[in-house]
Amino acid sequence: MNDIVYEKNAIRIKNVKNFDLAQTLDCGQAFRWSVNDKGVWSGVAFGKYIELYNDNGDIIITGSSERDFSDFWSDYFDLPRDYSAVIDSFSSNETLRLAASFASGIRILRQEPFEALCSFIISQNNNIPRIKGIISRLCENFGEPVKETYSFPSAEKLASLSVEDLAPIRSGFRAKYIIDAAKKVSSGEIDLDSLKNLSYDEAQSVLLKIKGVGPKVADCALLYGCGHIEAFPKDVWIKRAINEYFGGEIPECTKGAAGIAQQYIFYYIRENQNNKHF
DNA sequence: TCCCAGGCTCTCT
DNA sequence: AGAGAGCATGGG
Repeated sequence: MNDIVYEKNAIRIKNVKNFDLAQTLDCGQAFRWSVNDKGVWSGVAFGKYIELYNDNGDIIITGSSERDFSDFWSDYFDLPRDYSAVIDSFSSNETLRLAASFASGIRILRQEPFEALCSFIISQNNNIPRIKGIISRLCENFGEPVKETYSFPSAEKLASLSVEDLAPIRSGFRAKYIIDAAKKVSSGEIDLDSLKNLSYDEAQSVLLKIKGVGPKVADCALLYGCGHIEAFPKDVWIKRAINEYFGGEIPECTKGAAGIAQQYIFYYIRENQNNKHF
């Protein structure tokens, strides 16, 4: 566990291990964090805005109360987890060991379930720059103002809209899927908050009831929004890597924390796609 | 311009 | 059960 120091106008995470802001906030698991030219990251989750930056090996958070930090930011950044132990457990596979070493500053964010679900509905057959654009327009049009930006819209808000209402976000064929997800969540037909308490298989089968949600999108929602660290989303990049570098099989040593391995591999192959040796 | 993008649904065998 | 077309839109 990290040393947390509550300072006057900031929260200091001392001696942070395995927490690189750029790797964690811009590795493709979340789409709404941004960094300014001074290296200060900013973003909104659970309707609250914070900023983060590095300070001599510590990470400083500003804009969060002590209460909000202990209530959700600590879990949002997965601070209780010992990532070095996870990385050690991956070392029996050489390629995975290299990927984990390269991506060792990534932490799996525990995002709001509905935001994770919608974000990865939008991600299907899409590229990351455009995913970010669509989500940004979704928040600007239908979220609530928070500081200089916007919150992610609630399921209730989106459920009140029609597919035509979503035209400004230019999400294409995915609009009807967003509406269906919002309706099922806001009506209570699907209780996203309960998914963390179900088994992985049970939780996935619940999400598959939503139109436009298949195994990959469901796994992303479970991994990034519901704490199911064993979920292993198989996108085109991962399928390629599994076939080329892992003999078509997910390494056995990833069992139990496969989602972390998945994110390491995803980051590794994308950051090195112009290199030959990996 | 053309190919492709953190896939899924629908249809046809 | 498995294969393949189509899908909206636009980044590179």
